[in-house]
Amino acid sequence: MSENSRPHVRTRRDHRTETAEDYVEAVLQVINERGVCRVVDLAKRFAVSHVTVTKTVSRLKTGGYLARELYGPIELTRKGRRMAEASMERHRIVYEFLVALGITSSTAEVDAEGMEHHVSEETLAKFKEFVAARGGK
Amino acid sequence: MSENSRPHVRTRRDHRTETAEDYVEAVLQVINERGVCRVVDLAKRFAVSHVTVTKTVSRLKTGGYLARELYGPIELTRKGRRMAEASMERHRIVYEFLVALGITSSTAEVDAEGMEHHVSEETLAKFKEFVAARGGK
DNA sequence: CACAAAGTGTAGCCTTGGCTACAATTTGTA
DNA sequence: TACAAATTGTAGCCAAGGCTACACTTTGTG
Ligand SMILES: [Mn+2]
Ligand SMILES: [Mn+2]
Ligand SMILES: [Mn+2]
Ligand SMILES: [Mn+2]
Repeated sequence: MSENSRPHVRTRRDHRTETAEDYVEAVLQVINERGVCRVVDLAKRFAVSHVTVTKTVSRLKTGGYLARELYGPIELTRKGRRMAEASMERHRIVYEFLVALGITSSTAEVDAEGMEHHVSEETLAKFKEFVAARGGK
Repeated sequence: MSENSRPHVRTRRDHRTETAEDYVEAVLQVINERGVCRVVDLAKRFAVSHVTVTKTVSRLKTGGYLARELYGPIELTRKGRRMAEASMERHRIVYEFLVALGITSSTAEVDAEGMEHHVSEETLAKFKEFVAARGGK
């Protein structure tokens, strides 16, 4: 409760987990799309240099989310996969909510990428409800 | 268009303007509430140290958003006031949208603080529409 | 006025997440 | 098998935004 319920404090906390969430999610998607996930794949997806990806992957390896050996592909640990699945689900709900609201799919894609990290459980539940109710429109 | 329409690129751009938006908004509110805005007021509001506030205020002064002399109160420039008013308006709409959706006001406050920076013009317009339509419920 | 309390400044440290430049490795191909 | 291309690593730089510790100013109070 306490410190977590102060707006800016919660927002800063959201931002601290954002990179991990986006990375594990991307790794899972790339693996599903191409079999393995390499540094370049993430660099393209995030539009950052391969150096940034390498460094971030190292941090996430230390954090126990990713596994990787030198020059090898990027893999998800159990912990990472759990987070990836939860993130994808949440991301999907936010996206579908925006679409159900009448937002263009391309705008919904972009907005959802940032919004997803700031949606509480309570709000996510309402989003899901809304999609179920007026799903097609 | 182009680079701005790539999800992660847009999200990173949102984050670069986030601090400025939150600060000018807070300065305007504190001035309206207590007449003047001091470093301590912002430190309490954001729940960070006074040092962090001082440094950030300096940056925003350099950026032309805030005005301030040594040991003096924090003031808004024209540019800062413009941004503050736009940010407050957008923040308000996001908050009211969540409430109209059925979210608890305390949750809406917290979620809105992060979400506001990632809402496009298109989405903001839909939010406004939604509030107008089913405002009271 | 004098002193205490509150507010502010400054130095210096840290992590995250960006980058370029260049070196090394791996992979594809003639 | 050689060589070229692609990929990855490493060094070193930067800005934003956090912090503590300590010094200095300003403000309030007896
Ligand atoms: Mn995201
Ligand atoms: Mn954000
Ligand atoms: Mn705000
Ligand atoms: Mn905010």
